[in-house]
Amino acid sequence: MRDIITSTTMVDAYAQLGDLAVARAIFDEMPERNSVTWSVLISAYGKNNGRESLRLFLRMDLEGFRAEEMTYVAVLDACSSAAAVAEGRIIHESVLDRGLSRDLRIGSALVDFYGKCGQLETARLIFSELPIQDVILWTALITSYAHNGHLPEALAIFREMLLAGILPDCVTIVSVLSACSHGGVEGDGWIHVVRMAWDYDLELSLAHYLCVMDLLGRSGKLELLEDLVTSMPFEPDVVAWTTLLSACKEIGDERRAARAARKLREMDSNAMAPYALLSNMHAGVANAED
DNA sequence: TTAGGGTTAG
Repeated sequence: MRDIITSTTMVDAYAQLGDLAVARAIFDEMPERNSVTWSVLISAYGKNNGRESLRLFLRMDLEGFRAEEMTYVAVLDACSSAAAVAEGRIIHESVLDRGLSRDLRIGSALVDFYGKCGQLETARLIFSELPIQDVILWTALITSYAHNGHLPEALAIFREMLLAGILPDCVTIVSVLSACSHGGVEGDGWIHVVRMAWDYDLELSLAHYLCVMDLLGRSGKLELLEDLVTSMPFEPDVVAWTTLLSACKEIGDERRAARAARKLREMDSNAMAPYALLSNMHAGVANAED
């Protein structure tokens, strides 16, 4: 018989692999569970099935297990992704009742929750009432404003963070670059953000490159964009080629668009998106010539 | 800090 820690680890491992059915089967067969086991399963459902995550949270409570800090984090994430505003508020009350409102991890999850629900003032209030504000908490607040289309405010909070002496991490940079590309910055201001990542020796991920590609595409710098797609230290994925193809469509660069479309077809011969984009583009060019 | 997800998106 496997012990509780081994089984819990297996539930988590399968959940991380994306095999929720196996994770659930192991969980269901466990002769006994504890708070961590419940927390792991609640986490597992959080992003893609917030409702099930919430049901499990209630069941855990009914079976007499006490939620821990990480359980609150997991279930608040479920509330964010399921847009379960009323449930999230009740969980917030429970956090207050339990005297856990000064916990930085729960605080970040609450800022994220209220931010995703569009309640920015509440998010801001929770942020400022926490005993300390670290880079993760700042990033959660920046993301909240960006998520609701308040891009200048998101960038202002980023500057506020830097003034407070908090260094950005790689997640902050993705969040800020994404805010820039959604219209927060005119011109090439985003280049300073990339330089900052470089200066602070942050490891750039594919997500960073995708943000920069988006920004280059929006400013019509197709040559730089194509260079970046083909020379970056990551294998370009469907998103990367689609970014290039969409940017070419905007400008009407048919040759470059054809190269991107060919790559997309190589990656997925059933994909219809490249055909649709290309044919729209030909139609657009033809209309312009009329 | 004994097994666990505080912040990145279309």
